Amino acid sequence: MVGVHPLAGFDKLLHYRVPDHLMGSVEVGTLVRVPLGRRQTLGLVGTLGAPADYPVERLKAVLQVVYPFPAIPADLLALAKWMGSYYACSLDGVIEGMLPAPVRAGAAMKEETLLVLARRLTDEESARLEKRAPQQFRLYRFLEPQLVPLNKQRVLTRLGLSAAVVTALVKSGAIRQESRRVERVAYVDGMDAGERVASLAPTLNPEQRAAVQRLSEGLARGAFGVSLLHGVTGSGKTEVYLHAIEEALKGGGGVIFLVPEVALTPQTVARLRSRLEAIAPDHRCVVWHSHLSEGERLDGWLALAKGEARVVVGARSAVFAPVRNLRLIVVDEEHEPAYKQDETPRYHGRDVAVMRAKLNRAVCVLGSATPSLESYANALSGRYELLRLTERVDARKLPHIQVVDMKIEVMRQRGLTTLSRVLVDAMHARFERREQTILFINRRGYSSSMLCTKCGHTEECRHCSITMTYHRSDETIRCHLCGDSRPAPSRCPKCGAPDIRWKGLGTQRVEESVRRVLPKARIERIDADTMAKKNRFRELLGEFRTGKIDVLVGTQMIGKGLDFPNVTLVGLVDADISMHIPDFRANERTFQLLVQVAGRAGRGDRAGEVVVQTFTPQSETIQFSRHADFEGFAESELRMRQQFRYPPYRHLIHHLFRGPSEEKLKFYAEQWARLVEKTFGDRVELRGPSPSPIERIKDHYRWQLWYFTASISKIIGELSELRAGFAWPDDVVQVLDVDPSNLV
DNA sequence: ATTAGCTTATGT
DNA sequence: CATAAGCTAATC
Repeated sequence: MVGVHPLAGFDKLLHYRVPDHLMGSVEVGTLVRVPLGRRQTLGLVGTLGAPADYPVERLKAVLQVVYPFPAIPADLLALAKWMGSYYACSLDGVIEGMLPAPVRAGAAMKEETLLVLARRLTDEESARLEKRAPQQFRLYRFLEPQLVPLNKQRVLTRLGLSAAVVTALVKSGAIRQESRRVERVAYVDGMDAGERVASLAPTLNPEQRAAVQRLSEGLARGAFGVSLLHGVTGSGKTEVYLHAIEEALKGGGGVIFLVPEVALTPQTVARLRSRLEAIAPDHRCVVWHSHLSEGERLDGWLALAKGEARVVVGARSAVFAPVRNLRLIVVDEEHEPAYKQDETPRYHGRDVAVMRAKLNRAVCVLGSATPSLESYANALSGRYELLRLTERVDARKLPHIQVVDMKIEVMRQRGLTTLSRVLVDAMHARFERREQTILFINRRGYSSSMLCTKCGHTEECRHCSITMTYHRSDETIRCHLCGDSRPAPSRCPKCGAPDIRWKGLGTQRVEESVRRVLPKARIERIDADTMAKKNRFRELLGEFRTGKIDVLVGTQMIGKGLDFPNVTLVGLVDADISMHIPDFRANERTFQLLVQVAGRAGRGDRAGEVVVQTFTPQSETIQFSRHADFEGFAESELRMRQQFRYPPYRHLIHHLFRGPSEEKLKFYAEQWARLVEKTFGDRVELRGPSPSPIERIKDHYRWQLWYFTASISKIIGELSELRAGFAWPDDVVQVLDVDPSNLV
C-alpha cells in the first residue's frame, strides 16, 4: 500500500493498493497512474504503508508504474513541500512544475524490443527446426551470425515474418528478447569531435585558488553551506566553478549549474560541456533550457534520473533536475531577475537552489559581480561565506564619485532643480574638451511616489508599510500591495512643506534642462518614446559612438552592455527614484546598472567622473516589499476565471474568502470585490465567514507581507566600492528574513 | 480539478 | 412535480 499525491488539482494524500506484479518497482517518488473517481490521473508516491484512517479493503489499485525509478526523489519531494508553503502554492502545482512536459503528459519511456541469439543450436536441432518450423528456422539463421541485438520490428518486416514466430522461438529457448530505451540523437553540435584539447584548466591566480580551496573543504565536509562568490566580470569565476565541479564529481557527487536563460547560447553551452565532459569523461553533461525539443528534454531528464548523467547545466527550472547524490549547486549571476518565475508556481531559482542544497547537505555557490541585496546581506551577516575575486583583467582606473544632496541644492538655487551645480560644471568641462556625457534617469513611466523635496519623507501604506504610489489622474495615493487608497496630501505630513507632490523628472524634462545649460551642445534622448521608431535606437547609438552627440539622456536602455570610450562623465539624476518603487528589485536592477555604467566611464588612463544626485538622506532606510504582486495575482486569477467561463463572480468571492473572520482577510476580500466590480461590472456581495478555512489565501498574504529594508547608502556604497577597491561599508543593508533556508 | 449528490429556486 | 441553478463535499 502506498500514499499517492494525485496530480489532479487538489492537495491530498490518497492511498492505493499495489498489485503483485508492480510490487518491487514502487518506492517514494515513483510516478504512477491511479484511478480517481471515474477518471485516471498521474500521481506521485509520497509514502509507503497503510492509510491511517481509511479502510484498507476499500482501496483501489495502482494502475501502472510510469517509470521504474523515482521521478521526484525524496529530496525533491521535500523541496516541493517546502515550496508549497514558502510560495503559497499547491503541492501538486509544484510537482507538476518539477516534471518536464513530456513526462507530465505521461509519456512512458520509448523502448524498442531487440532480438538476440540465446543459444546456438546443434546441427541436429537446426535440421529438425528447418523441417518442422521453416519460418522459425529462417529467423534463427538470420540471427545466428549477428554480433549485436537487432530491432525486432525491423527484422520481422525484413523477413516477412509475424510476431508469433518470435514467440515460438523464444519459448524453445533459441533466442531472447531484450528491451532497450531508444536513444535520441539529442546533441548534434559536433562537440564530440576534437576540442577536448582546449579543456586543460588554465592556472589559477591566488584568489581563485583560495576560493576553490574553501569550496573543496566545504565539499569534503559534506555539510550544507552557501558561498557568495563576488568577483568582477573577467575575474575568472567560471574557472572557480569548474574546479569545484571537478571536486564534487571526483567524490561521486552530482552537480547542478544554473545560469540565466540568456546566457545559454550555443557557444557557451558547448564550451562548458566540453570542459565538464573532460572533467568527468564517463558521464554525460545534460543541458537544460527552453529551446530543447520534448524528446531532448525527456532524454536529459531520464539520463539524470537514472544516474547516467551527473551534471546538468541549465536555466531556472534545472534546479529541479533529478540529479542523484547532489553535492554542489552553482548559481551564476545570482542577481539576475531571470531566476524569478513569474507564473504559478512562483519561485526564485536561486532561493530554491539554496534550499535544495540545504536539504541535500550540499554546497551552494552564488556567483555575481553585482550581488543581490539579500545575498550580500546574508554574506555580511555570516550566513553565507563571502569569497572575493578582486583582480580585474582590464586594469581600468576606477571613477571618481561625488554624491550631491539635492535638498541643499534646492535651497541654494531657490526652487526645484533638475541638475546640480556640480553636475552642470562637470558637463561644461566635458563639452569644452569635446568629451561625452551620459545622464541616466531611472524613471518608471506610469506613476511615482509622494516625496517631500524638503525632508525626503515618503508616504507609506498603513497596512503594508510600503511606499505608496501617486496617481495623478484622480489625485490619490495608492498602495500597490493591498490596493488601499486615500487622497494625496498637498503638504508634507511630516514637515509641512507645501511642495510634496513629485513632479516626475522624466527624461524630457532633463533634456530641457540640459539644453538650457548647454545651448550649443548636441543632445539626444533615449527612452521608450524614442524607441517607438524602430531603427532610431541603433541610429542614435551609432551617432553617439562617432561623436556626433555630446550628451545622451536616457533610461535603463543606455546601460545595456554598451561601451563608449569617449564618455568621461556619468550623471545619475535622482538616483533614489527607484528606492520608492514598492518592489525592491526594481531598485536593485537600477543600481546594478548604475555600477556598470559608472564602471566603464573614463578615457585611457584617466578615470571617469560620476555625479550621483539624491534627495534621500544617506542615513535613511526605506522599506521594500518582498513581492508586491497582489494586484498581479488577483488579475491573473480573474482573467483565468473569465476565460473558462466560471460561475458568477459573487460565488468566487464567497469561495475564496470564507473562513474564520479575520480583519485582514475581510479587507482583502473587499479590495478584491472592488476589482471584480470594476473589471466585470458585476455586482459583488460579500458574505460572512463560513466554517471551512482556506489556508492557501492566508498563506499567500503571509508570503507577501515580508519586508526588506535597505538604505540609500547601498547605492553610494556600491559606487564607492568601485573606487575603494571593493571595500564595502559594513552597515549598508539590514535584511529581515531573506535567507530561505531559515524558513523551513 | 472534477464530479456526484444535495438543497434551493423557478416554473408548470 | 420537474428542471435548473447554487452549493458542498469527496476523490483512496
